[in-house]
Amino acid sequence: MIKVIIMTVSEENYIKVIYHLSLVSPKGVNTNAIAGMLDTKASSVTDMLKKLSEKDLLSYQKYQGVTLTENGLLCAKMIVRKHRLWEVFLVEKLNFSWDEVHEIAEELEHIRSEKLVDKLDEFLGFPTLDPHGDPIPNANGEIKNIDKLLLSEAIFNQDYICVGVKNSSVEFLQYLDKKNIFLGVPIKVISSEKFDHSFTINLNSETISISNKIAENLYIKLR
Amino acid sequence: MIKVIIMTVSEENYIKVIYHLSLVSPKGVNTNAIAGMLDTKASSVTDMLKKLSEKDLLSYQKYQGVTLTENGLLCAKMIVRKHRLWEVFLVEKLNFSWDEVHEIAEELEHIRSEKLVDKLDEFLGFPTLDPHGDPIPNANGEIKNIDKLLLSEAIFNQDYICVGVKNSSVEFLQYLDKKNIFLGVPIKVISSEKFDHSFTINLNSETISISNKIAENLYIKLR
DNA sequence: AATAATTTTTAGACAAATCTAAAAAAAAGT
DNA sequence: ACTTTTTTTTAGATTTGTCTAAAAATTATT
Repeated sequence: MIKVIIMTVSEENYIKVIYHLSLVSPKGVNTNAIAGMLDTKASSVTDMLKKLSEKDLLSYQKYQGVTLTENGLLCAKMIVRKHRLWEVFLVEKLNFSWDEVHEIAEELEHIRSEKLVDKLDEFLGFPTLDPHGDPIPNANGEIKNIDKLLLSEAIFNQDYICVGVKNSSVEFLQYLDKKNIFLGVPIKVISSEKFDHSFTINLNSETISISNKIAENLYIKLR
Repeated sequence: MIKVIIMTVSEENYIKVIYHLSLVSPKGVNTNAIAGMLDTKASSVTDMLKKLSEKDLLSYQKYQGVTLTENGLLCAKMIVRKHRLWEVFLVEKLNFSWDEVHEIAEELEHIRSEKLVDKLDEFLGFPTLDPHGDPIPNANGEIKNIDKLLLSEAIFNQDYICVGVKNSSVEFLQYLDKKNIFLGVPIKVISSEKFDHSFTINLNSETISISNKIAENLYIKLR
């Protein structure tokens, strides 16, 4: 029996971070990794893991790392759903830029009303992607994943379009704005540099050079 | 020098409640009154008053009751502004009914971003009244008060319209829905009963009887 | 004005979420 | 296999916001 459990803001933040980390390391998430993401100490994490384990949101065995239970996974997805729907609202309705919305959505994601989320979803026209190209779980927690790849993995001279960012930091998003890179922009990778693994790409009509770090944080798909 | 101070959710709730109580008792708000509104104990209130006094949000002298400082008043108005703007959003954009929005706005009012509030304000068309007829402070904290009176104070056979509710409880609002009483509805008071101080009123075309308690919680104005 | 009732404050305790410092376990290096 | 290093946990302290119970101040009543 799955049920959505009442959580504190702090508990929700732990569950959310564990969810994101578990997408990268599905075998189990480390205490230190969680501490790093939440900017807290490993000892605090251990305490919280015990509590969340009690609530059957994750399975925890000393020294083993944690995985979310079915309950925990659903809770995590509902938080992510709220976060991303609010981001869409902020960009589409309030005209925020894509680099401003993450921080505000970090607060809005903790508003409790389920009815609010579903009405917001409807108001926004049931969007499936947030302003950074990340998928929005539906009311049942189902996520429609699009097949995308990193720009660093692209085949030369193929026609792609930009569909997302791996990193949503203000700095990265503002860099992209400056270079006229946005979701939906056509991209063709021309060549890469042996020395520093930087790339020369064709953007719309202009040709620019981007570092390897940029290329490893931009998602594209064939068009 | 006025400045908006960083507050916890709990501190904001105290400031907000003190603000509302101070509108009724401007000479000073009692500890017990605050405790009653926040559903907490007088001793907890005393502790918090000391803290808020330290932060220069209110002036507090033992046993004397409290009043908000200029800082505190501005903070209170900003919280009320957020609360009422979100209520407008919920009713106008998400189609919530007026009895559902208070509880959700109690959470939304604590979202910190000033830019968010101002953009929301703009998105809503700079409304001056919330769904219950209460005035919305503008970005400077200024409040445009309309002159209204309680239905219980009405002159018989004058033409009024309903402009607000004094009590925004779910029960009262749902009662009003049931009786087809809403903001903007024309009202004429026909008579009142000596025995129980109930009123016979003309609503649009129908004639109904309402209790004294209802009459003392409905605001009207001449039309 | 003295006493009673009420209100408010103080003192000490508690739960949640965090911290530091030290101990224990696991992983890595030789 | 045995150190060394890293990771994780435990133990105990701290902060925030709350509580109960008792003391102090104020207000109301006779």
